[in-house]
Amino acid sequence: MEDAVDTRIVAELSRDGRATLADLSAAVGLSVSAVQARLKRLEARGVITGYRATVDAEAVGRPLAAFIEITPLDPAQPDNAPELLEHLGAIEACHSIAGDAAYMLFARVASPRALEDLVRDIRHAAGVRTRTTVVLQTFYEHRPLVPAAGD
Amino acid sequence: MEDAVDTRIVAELSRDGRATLADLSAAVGLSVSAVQARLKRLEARGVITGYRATVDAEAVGRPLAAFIEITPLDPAQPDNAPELLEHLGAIEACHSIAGDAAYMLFARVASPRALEDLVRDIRHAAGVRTRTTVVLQTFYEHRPLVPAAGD
DNA sequence: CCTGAAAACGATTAGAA
DNA sequence: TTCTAATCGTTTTCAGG
Repeated sequence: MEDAVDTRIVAELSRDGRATLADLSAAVGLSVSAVQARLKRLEARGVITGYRATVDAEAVGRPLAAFIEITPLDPAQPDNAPELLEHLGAIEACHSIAGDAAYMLFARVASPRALEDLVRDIRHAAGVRTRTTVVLQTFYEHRPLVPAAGD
Repeated sequence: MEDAVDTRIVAELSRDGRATLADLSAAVGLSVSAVQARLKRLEARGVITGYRATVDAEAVGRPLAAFIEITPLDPAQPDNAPELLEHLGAIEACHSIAGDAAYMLFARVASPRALEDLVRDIRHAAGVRTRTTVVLQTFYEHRPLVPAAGD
């Protein structure tokens, strides 16, 4: 990110991923083609890596979220849990972490029963023990990395 | 979500939030205006809640991520930690959770030093103790809630 | 709820500063 | 890197099944 204009463009697109070049042009005070050139550079440099619709988890039948920490049962085995778990679509995120456990997963499922099944699948697929923390309520998530102008 | 066509539209837009109506039309085999009508309904019903550019955290100077569990020091005090912490831009997500701690936060910062400062800010702002788990590596995150067609 | 076509709007490209 | 202006593609709207 080169300057404040780029920052502004990224902030706008973080808020509204379908903002038009005309919208961005108005927001930053440059011509449409100048904005377009900057946007292409931001994408080419990997600052902006893509665009996503955000989907309501309840509306698509996955109202229950949980953090699942996992620890290999046998520390001698090859540890490729992320690969071994990739096919489980309920898992939204997988990070390796410092501390007690080896990985932190974040998952969304349809029901407590589906969570039970998922945890069992994880244990079998990756040869790990698990520690599950159920999410009761989500206050906010996916807040923009780059704050909007009036912040 | 009414049927398989809506599901397909949501899946496409989860993958590519800037897909045009023509793209979606080709993917689902309906006319552009039929797709547009369905998309408007999906947005109106709150199935699709918005669109976001995805931004590379390292490219914008926030390479270090951490989970921070927080617990109120005084269980008698009013517990509005999410509000009290909302102004801290480094915090990307805030969930209330079952289990030992009251909330799970996810944050992104520039450096270990910035993480130390953040944790101190959290303690002061919300009157809580914290338990921080540093992320060593992120294998995947924000995986689509609705799987693409060829899955 | 769908299609198809016309009009309005946005994106892209070329040429010049 | 920026701008303007012409061209091309996309979205919107509407008449009709």
